[in-house]
Amino acid sequence: MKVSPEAMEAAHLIDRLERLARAGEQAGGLNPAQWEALRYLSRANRFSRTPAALAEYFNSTRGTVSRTLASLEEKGYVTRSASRRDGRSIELSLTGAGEQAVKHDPLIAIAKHIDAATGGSLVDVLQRLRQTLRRAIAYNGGRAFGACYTCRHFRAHMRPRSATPHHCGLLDEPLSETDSRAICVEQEPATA
Amino acid sequence: MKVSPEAMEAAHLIDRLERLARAGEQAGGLNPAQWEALRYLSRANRFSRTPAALAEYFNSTRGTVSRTLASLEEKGYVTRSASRRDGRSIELSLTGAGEQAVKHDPLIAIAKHIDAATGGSLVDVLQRLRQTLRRAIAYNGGRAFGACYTCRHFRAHMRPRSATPHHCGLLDEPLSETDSRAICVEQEPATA
DNA sequence: CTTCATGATTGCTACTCGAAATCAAATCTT
DNA sequence: AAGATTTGATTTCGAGTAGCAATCATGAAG
Repeated sequence: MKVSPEAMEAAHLIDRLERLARAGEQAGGLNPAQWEALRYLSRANRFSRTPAALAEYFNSTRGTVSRTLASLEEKGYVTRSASRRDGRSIELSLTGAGEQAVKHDPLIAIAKHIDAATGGSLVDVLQRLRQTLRRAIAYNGGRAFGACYTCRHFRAHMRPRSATPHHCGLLDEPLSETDSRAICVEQEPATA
Repeated sequence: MKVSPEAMEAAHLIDRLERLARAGEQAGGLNPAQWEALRYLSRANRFSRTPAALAEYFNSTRGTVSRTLASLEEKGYVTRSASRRDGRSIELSLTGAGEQAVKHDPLIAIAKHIDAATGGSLVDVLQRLRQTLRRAIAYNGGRAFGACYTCRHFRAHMRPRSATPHHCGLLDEPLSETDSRAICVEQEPATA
């Protein structure tokens, strides 16, 4: 199977872009893995903020993730608390400092460059990147980690007027509006 | 300064894509840094295949690069030889095994996914990625490392019919056709 | 010819990752 | 219900890496 030179160049460019991003990640005393964990935690719903989910998300091992989290906790960005739903499980949350740190995510610098370089019309680029990522993940046997509301277990508007109007059919849990937009380990595309 | 959600998503996608690529890079017993070095060496012209250039290319330190190269040499992918032009300098080359290894670059897998996901029309995506990278590099105070023939020191067709028809005005060195397409540390865009 | 800049390497230290072992809780089997 | 298996999290350990600083050699500049 052959690869087009264009695709190869794109892969190279992505690679280099990422390397630059990493260079910026030294800031704040956090390393790349720690930044990624922080990023993930800020965007994942409460069912997905566990060490195991984290490990699966950026296919690493639980041991490694555990140490990364220990660092983040030590730095005061993350707290761990026992899960009520599963006695073995740990729920992770960002502290105030953690939320604050995410606002200074070095990835934002890259995003700014993207904005500046493209002048707005990004829809098609995004479309392709998403497609590519989806394929790459599928190929590697990973899970998509999509947004909650796109999941086949998502039941919208079960409790109108409530603070948690939606519902997860898999976990049987009420969901707030914010929850429904977060990414979730359990997510399975509605169009199975 | 604000960032568009689209750009932010694109940055995220790139980040995740890269992480997947890294997962594949475990293969062959090479780590990401070593793959990048191999990649660079396979695409750089002979003036640019030095430890210093490498360090600048993926902004690292010379010490680190020196160690990476030691690993690669030990594994039989790279050889070092003294430069004739500068007694302090080392010229790096890929061995046969090195050339072979580059053919199995895990980045190729990503490129395939890009191909599969986009069905060919990549010009505009490429355009934007290039722009973005250029800006990001400039912002970080780095150098472009562009292709030789796009350089303002490039003198085309000085020796017609020769094996090295072109010429570098900066280093005052003859250049083959292949040289002219390689990336170069010294490259400065013609449109200064 | 002395001084300074540049290229490469090597100690050294700190850190990071991944594999395997361990322990606890949940789930499955029968 | 009891035992076996799976799953979640952590710890320990070893290999490898990165970055800093020091060192040494060569080249360039005054």
